[in-house]
Amino acid sequence: MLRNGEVADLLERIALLLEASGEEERFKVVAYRRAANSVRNLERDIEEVWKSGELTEVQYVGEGIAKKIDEYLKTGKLGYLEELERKVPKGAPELMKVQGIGPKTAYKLASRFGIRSVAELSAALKEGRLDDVFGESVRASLLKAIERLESYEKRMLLPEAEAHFEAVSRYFESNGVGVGMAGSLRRGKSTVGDLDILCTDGRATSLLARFSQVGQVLESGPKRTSVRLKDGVQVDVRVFDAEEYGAAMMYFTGSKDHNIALRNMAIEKGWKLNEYGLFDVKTGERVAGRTEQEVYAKLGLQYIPPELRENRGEIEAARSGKLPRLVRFDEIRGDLQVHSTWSDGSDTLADMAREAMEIGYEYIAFTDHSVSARIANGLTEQRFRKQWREIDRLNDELAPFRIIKAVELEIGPDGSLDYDRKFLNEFELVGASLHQSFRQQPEKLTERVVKALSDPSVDFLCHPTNRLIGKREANPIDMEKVISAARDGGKMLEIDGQPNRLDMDEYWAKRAMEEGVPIVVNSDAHSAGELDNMAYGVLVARRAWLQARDIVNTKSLRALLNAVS
DNA sequence: GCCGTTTTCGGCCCGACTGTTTTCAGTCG
Repeated sequence: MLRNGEVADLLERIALLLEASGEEERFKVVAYRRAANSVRNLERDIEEVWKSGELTEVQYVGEGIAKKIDEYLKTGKLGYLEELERKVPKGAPELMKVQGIGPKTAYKLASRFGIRSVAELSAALKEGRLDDVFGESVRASLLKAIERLESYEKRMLLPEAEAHFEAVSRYFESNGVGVGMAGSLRRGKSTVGDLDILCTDGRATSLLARFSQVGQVLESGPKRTSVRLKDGVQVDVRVFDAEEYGAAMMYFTGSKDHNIALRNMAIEKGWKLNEYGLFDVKTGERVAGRTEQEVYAKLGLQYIPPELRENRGEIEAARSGKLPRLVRFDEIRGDLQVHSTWSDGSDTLADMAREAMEIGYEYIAFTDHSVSARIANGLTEQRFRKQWREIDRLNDELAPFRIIKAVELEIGPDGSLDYDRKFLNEFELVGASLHQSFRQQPEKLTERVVKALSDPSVDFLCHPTNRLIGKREANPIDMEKVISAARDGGKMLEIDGQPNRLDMDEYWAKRAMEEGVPIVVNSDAHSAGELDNMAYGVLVARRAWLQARDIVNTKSLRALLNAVS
């Protein structure tokens, strides 16, 4: 699957350039975007599809696009793209990153005024060179948009997005207005761009504009208000009637691709679906709209949980009644990667265990770091034995709650592991981790991980790709190979619930599940409060279509210990 | 450029908001 994303990016780039080319190519742009999406979400490896001559069988890939993919995969180049790069005024695609500048304006600025970058646009605006093009208010809002681009280009992690939603929603509630959350936060995406809030109370739009945390009101009408909070987060609130609310929720929860697919389904049935409801085209009569359940049911679909709404097969599954019963947080019976003061955690074994009991878990595994993780205060064999005595005492005290003796074991630069075999076998659970020497060649990295997974004492691989969202890309390891190695060796792969890791991501978690690899979802907590990170891990699992049966730590203690012994 | 129970042409999701618009184009989501 490695090159699906690459081909999708290629098609996406063509779409962007066509858009900025100044020609009326609107639907061609749409066609390339759809094809890009389709390739990105393809279950099969695009190279395999290509080799078997079946490119045009991919949805939205016809003769024209198939030829271009063929040329690219054969030669590594694409003449059409190069030609576009030459033809399109330099800078036009970049200018479109500025909110308020679309293809038309970008083309005009680049071709007529020779503006080639956002920086040049900023200068031109400040020097008054564009006073004839834009009115004063547009110039001001463009300058603000540019400023934002420079400082707030990043998306929020889930806890930050949740905190913002809670603050806004508390403000509304204190004014007697109840609101609902939509958008990618409701879908549980790992990063969130802005907040979409829905409401049935007409006061909401003007209320939001008066919220003390608002830095700038972007637009405000009776049905919709958009603001930028002081720290840069955009919040949109929209008002609907109660009978429209379900359709509006669906519309603004998205994803866009999911919605478009639903709309097309509606059209086939002689209906029209928009944010106000599902309507009969002939009579104009409302068929559904008050609740999401009602709309999905009318379309002949099972209710689709927000986490699945990405147009990645959920609609077909819902049509045939085959949606997975997604794992729920309350099905998780324990946490199998947490740290204590014995290594780099900030809370004691006892405090962590009591918090876990409070959550309702039946067990917890302390995976303090192994000895070569020196900056994380990794434990020697001697210190582990001391820790185990404390664990034994706590297990007596807290029974039937059970603390599992575990370790987060360093994978050395050559794939070697800490400790001798005899000692490793004494752990009840071993998670192996890569924390160093990331700069190795991809083959070498993969080999290290595969070697560790072939060790009989290792039970699972922690945060398999080592990404740090917004900071560090995923390691270039061959995840297909890692998944095969896990499957063949009977090992588990982890979804680490730390909000800046969420690793593996939903894509690889789904692949692993499809290959029959058991998944473990953990908080990777370094304090009692961080045990709550489990919820983020569960969101990833849900977005990966996982059910309780796919996840090891939904098992009872006995079944779990059997599975890892 | 893609697609087809509307099938080789003529569609392609569609509504809210803004600006300097006097009837609609551009942008966004």
